Amino acid sequence: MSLRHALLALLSAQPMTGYDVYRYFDSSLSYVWHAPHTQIYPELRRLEDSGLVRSEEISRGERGRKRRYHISAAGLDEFRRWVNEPLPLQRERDAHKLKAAYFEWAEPAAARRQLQAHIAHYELWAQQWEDLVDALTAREVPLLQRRLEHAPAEQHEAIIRYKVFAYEGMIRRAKAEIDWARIGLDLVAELEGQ
Amino acid sequence: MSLRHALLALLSAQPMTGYDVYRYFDSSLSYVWHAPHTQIYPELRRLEDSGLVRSEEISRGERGRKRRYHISAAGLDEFRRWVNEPLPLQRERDAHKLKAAYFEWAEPAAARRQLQAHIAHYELWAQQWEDLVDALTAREVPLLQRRLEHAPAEQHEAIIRYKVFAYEGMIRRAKAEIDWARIGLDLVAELEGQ
DNA sequence: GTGTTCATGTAAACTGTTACATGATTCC
DNA sequence: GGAATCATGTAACAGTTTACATGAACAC
Repeated sequence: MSLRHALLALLSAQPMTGYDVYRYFDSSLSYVWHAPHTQIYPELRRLEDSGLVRSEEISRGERGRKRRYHISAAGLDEFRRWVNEPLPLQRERDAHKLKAAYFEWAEPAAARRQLQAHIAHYELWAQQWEDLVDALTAREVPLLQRRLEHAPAEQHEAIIRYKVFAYEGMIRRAKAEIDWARIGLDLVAELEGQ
Repeated sequence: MSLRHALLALLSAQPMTGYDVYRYFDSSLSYVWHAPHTQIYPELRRLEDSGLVRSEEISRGERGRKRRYHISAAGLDEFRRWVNEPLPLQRERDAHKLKAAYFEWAEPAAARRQLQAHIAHYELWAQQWEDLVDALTAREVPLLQRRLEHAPAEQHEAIIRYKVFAYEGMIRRAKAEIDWARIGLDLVAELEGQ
């Protein structure tokens, strides 16, 4: 049930269309959550059916139409409730670790390629999250600016620092994955040499 | 499609019933994958339909019946193929980080409780994975022993070290989560004091 | 006029969770 | 005899991915 709360989180900053949400999820400035448009549009409709958002149809150009969603008071209550409530901690399910546990079945070259792809993937994301942390700290993120505009000044620091904190968690995880995969490359080389 | 490969991985060590698989997934000695029995039994049937495993019905006691699955040559080929093939790297979707990004909406006590639960959760798992690494290194894990029995001696080191490597990845991630949550506790205290 | 972006959907397939259900065996 | 464990299933539901689809607006 996190998609609906990710949507409420975005809509708590400013009204948006489904396409806007999709762009935010998809942007290189990214996020800790994402979803394809095929999941976003129906979920926004369901949020409206539940009264957590309301929408207005607006026109673009001659015949173009789009639907903009606003969070409602009930939506704000629900979001606050969710933030306060503990999330169940799930057991890990990690296909990459599962596979690495059986690398003795792989060609060394195949294992190496997979570990290199792992490193490249997390280096890219670590960089993007670091850029986002910098942009948040400098208050250069448009959505953050909208959010600060309708929050009292004494809350601004908390708003920024919790977002930075969240992305620093992502960066730490990315670095742990990179360190792990580098050790894996050394291990493949060592075992190949035998 | 990792569940079927997790099942093939287990069955490559020794024949098992669905219940055995469920116990392995569920044991405190744990795993990097898990599934409820309601997912395991149908998947084993599907693996049999695909020819990747074969099964025999065996009796237990007077009227009791159970079905034991053996991996087939086609199953070994499929597993080897999967280990060699790169896994698509997925974008992260982290509900805990999502929520932490909005902790300014939470009561400090609620945020603190959630971070403490996060730490307790990963400390527990880090301990279990560390115990498993020790047990693997000492060759005290029964399933590993079965695996080593029908592998040539020169492969034993690789078999053990790749498994240790996989669990060390889980331990690194757990430690990154613990460090992150501790920083969060400091941040909550700092912002609360303002 | 053509390609890119904006904008929104349905439907099927797949994966995972939760609820409901049954019965045998084993240990005390 | 009763509780815990062994053993296996169905069904409904929730969440996610992928395929298929459509059309307007805008920039070149």
